[in-house]
Amino acid sequence: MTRIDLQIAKSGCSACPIRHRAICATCEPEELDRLSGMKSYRTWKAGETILLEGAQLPFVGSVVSGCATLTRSMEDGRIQMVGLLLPSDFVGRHDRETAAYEVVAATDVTFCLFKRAEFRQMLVETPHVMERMLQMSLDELDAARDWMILLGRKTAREKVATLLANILRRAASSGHPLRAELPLTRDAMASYLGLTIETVSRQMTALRKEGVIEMQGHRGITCADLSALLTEAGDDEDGLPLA
Amino acid sequence: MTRIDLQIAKSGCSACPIRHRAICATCEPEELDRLSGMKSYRTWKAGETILLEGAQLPFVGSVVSGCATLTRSMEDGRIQMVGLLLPSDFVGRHDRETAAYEVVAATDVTFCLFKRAEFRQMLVETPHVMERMLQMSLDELDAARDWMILLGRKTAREKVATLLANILRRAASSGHPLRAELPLTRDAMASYLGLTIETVSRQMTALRKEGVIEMQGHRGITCADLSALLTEAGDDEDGLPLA
DNA sequence: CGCACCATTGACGTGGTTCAACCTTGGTGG
DNA sequence: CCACCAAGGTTGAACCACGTCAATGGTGCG
Repeated sequence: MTRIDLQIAKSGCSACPIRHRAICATCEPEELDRLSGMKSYRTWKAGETILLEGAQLPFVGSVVSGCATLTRSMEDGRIQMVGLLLPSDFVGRHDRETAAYEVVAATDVTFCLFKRAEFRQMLVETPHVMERMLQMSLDELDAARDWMILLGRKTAREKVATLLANILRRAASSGHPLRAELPLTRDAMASYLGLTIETVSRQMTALRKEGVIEMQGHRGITCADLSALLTEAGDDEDGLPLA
Repeated sequence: MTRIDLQIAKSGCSACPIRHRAICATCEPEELDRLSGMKSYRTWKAGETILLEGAQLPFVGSVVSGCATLTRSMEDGRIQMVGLLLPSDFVGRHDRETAAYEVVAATDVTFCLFKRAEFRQMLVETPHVMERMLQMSLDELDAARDWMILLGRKTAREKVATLLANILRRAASSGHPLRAELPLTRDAMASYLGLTIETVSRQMTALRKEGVIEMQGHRGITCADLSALLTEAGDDEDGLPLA
């Protein structure tokens, strides 16, 4: 966060798209007012680095729209994504001075930011917000652990299918067949899955040629039969109750 | 937790070995009294299953001594460890009815348990404890994310070296050369690392034959030169300032 | 002593990486 | 308007790290 030019756009929170899912989800009106007074928005363009590993961390906040990635890297250049930030997800630790991960905008992305010290104070004074923060952290921990199964035990095909299924479930504005725009480049997908670009690409063409998915350009995917995709993903919970 | 026979050993918390690292680390005396009144101890033998995935979760608590593992498994039997519980680590979600992971005793292990509902109440009423809980959750999230790099990007040799180095750092009662007793079977190590037993075994013998470590039986390991081991681990932060 | 259980070792197959070439697509300027 | 270029994506061939399968070795307990 080298250049700090915050847009001070103090519209109320009530129209906020993440109002009911983010850190503020369970806030009482007066708590919301306080958060509202602290907040500021800032947008980054796709590809821009938001935070470097180890950088000073003056802000924490939530993704309002778009998508960003958390990554860690080894000295020899190997990179692993360790978090995928979608709208309502929270970034930053109130009790840490520096960022533990590199944060990069995957698409154009807008954050709702709070000064770290102010947010920390708020947290201590309003148990409501602290509880919500705890709940979200525990959910993220569960998500990280699910991800560990993928990284440790799944095959390349299962990994790719799992990612596509997750994106379809989260991003698809429903409808049959399910359709979504991938918020990630092949590079970012590989980083997410612990694979190389080439393997991701091969698995996607394989899934396409076998009719499990269809593609519109490099980013658009359609899936007529989600349970087929889930079977490929290895999470065989496709036992959708057939009404 | 099929059979519930709690030892009601209400010794005070002041002599507790995890008093200053566990959930109770930052408690004021009266908070500690309350926790003390709620707690009970229970011990499991190495190999016993403590909780099945999806089972009812009447208790939450901390590891007092010994070691337990958190694992998730796929329907076809593939298993991935997602958490390693050492003394002072916390298990269970106050806000969930069922266990998300299987918990197994790796060694004989003793827990300090609280009834989930009671603990939840305590959490809401004492921000101190909630804050500590949040801090511990965030630490675990960071640990899970470090683990993801290992699973996604490290080679078998690096994985094994990393695990051994971690155990040596945590368990070794210091002294040169560093020595520790592995709390995990080869099976559990493989599960932790996303490898097979055979690969773990081969890498350990390789490290031994190359003189990076020595072994006393299957469980005892000694390392004369930790920085050599860290080099093998790929976390090249061995730049120990040479005083 | 002998049986289980865990760990080691070996031979072999394969899924995923590596390296390299080629293709697509969208943007830019002549 | 189209030629060109850069960036991202795909495809192919060869290699190798790790998994698989199977046999052997060690160790502690009844």
